Amino acid sequence: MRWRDLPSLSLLRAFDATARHGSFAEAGRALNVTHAAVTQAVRGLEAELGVTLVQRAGRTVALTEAGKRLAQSLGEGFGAIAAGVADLRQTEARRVLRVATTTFIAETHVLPRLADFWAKHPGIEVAMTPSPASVDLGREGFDLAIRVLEEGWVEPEGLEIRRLIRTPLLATCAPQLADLDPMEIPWLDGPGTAWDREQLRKAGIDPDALRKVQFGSPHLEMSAARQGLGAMLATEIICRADLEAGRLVVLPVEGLPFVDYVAVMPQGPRRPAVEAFAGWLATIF
Amino acid sequence: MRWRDLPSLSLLRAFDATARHGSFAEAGRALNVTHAAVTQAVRGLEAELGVTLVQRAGRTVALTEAGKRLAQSLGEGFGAIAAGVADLRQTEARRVLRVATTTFIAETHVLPRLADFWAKHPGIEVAMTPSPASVDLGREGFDLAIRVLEEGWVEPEGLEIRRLIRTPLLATCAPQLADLDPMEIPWLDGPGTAWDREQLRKAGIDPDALRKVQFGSPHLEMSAARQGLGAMLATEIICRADLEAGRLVVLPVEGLPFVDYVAVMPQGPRRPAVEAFAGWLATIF
DNA sequence: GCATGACGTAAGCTCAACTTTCGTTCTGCG
DNA sequence: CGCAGAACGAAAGTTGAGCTTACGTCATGC
Repeated sequence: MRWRDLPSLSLLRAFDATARHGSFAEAGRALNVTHAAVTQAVRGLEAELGVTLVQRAGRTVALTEAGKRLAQSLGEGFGAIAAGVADLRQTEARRVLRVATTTFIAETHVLPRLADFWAKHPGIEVAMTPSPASVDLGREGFDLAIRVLEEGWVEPEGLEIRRLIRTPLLATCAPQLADLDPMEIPWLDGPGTAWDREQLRKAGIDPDALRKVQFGSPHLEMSAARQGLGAMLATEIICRADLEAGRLVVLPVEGLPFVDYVAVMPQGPRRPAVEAFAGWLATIF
Repeated sequence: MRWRDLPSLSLLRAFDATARHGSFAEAGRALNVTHAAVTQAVRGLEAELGVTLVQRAGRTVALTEAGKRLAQSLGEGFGAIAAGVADLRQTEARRVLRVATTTFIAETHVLPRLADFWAKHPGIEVAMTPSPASVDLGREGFDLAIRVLEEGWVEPEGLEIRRLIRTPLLATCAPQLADLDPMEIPWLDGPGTAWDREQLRKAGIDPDALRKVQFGSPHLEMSAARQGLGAMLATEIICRADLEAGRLVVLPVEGLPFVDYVAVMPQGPRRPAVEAFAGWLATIF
């Protein structure tokens, strides 16, 4: 490809539009420029090629033979380009939005409100996928992940992180358990155990000395806590409703950190659907 | 064609070049810009489309799936455009250069030097066509005409006229005739008679009172003048060699005008071959 | 370990491409 | 006919896309 001896593409585009519409003024309208811009461009192209492409007869224009032949090629060329771009845009727009979430927040906060998102952004298909570990977003094909990060996190290379809300981590249990000696209270063991234990240890409680009950799902764990089966660590935002309703109370454990709910996205170009979802996420907390 | 929602063509071009060459730096070289310009353009395109097109892995780049698909379309599109332009350029370049000339100057000045033009501009085919009348250049398909205009001419609408040389019109004959009573000298009648007569009349000579001999070709007429068959009107530049060699002398006719040899070209775009010929013409006088 | 040649980023410049403005010409209509 | 409407034409003025420049970083090869 000899790019160097192609005329300026905008001149070619102006001529193509002129050929398609048969008038400078109409071409200008199609290109969203004034008629003067089109005339100048076409004259410039003619000068560069050394060929008259357009016969100006009064207030009407007609292509010369050379003009017709060029217009043919340009039509095909620009057509292929436009088709390629349109196709790419279509495919990208239609691709489902893949969201990786912590099970916790997804179940309590996002899923119940998804209908609202669909109402606001019809046509965007969302696939929520619980993904416990910190997966490589790009490699796994996720557009966005909802995560919980301990305050003080730094944005790693290649990722953009937007804080959704900051909330304290609480030790909580059903009211009937709250009066017991803390060491007597059984602790519920949900997913993310290692980190939870670390937090307890930091707060001065030996997790290994506690009685523990394991649960696989955050929903189950919460439910168990409400029913007085044991205490658990949870963010304030998750158990707020239960606290306000008196179904859960806060245990006086000192030294538990604040955590941030964040949206994690791969850095770089972002299609509108992703941006829309990220923006919507920020509104629901 | 929805021009309005097509990304900037230069961004697309930059990406196409990147795809073809597999490197920003190489693409830059092909486009005759710096690598920075290419990176910026590709990033801009990615941002506009909301799609990652190029995977940057250290100092090497590879297209993503989306990138490959777009590159395919762009390759076809730009290919068609480049082919169309190249084809037009070829056809125009190869088209013979059609020159309309006055027989006079063509035979004495241009034809003898045409070999020099071919040497300097190989590959340009020249068709010299004697055309006595002032034809419509554009309509007849002539690229250029060589004409003689009386001084004081003005450039008509739609034509560009370049003066090649200004030269006096002379009445000339063989030496042996010069001593005769001017009214005794027979006048040779070449082409372009009407204008010649008009000049004689203006100079105070009644052309109808003269003895006239008709010749069809300027070559023949010159030859006849040299052999003493009669006098003729000729520009100085045409008979200069004969004057210097003493084969012809100037008759003392007053009031003959100066004339300009000019190159006449249709206004507007001009292919290089025409420009080259016009430029060369100016050098041979 | 140093030269080379990729790519990345940011700041600033420049000119191509555009708008604006005013003219002209052609057509259709009351 | 005279006037409005809609083309194209030309030229001067404006602006931002698309560069260059300048400086980093990182990988490769000698």
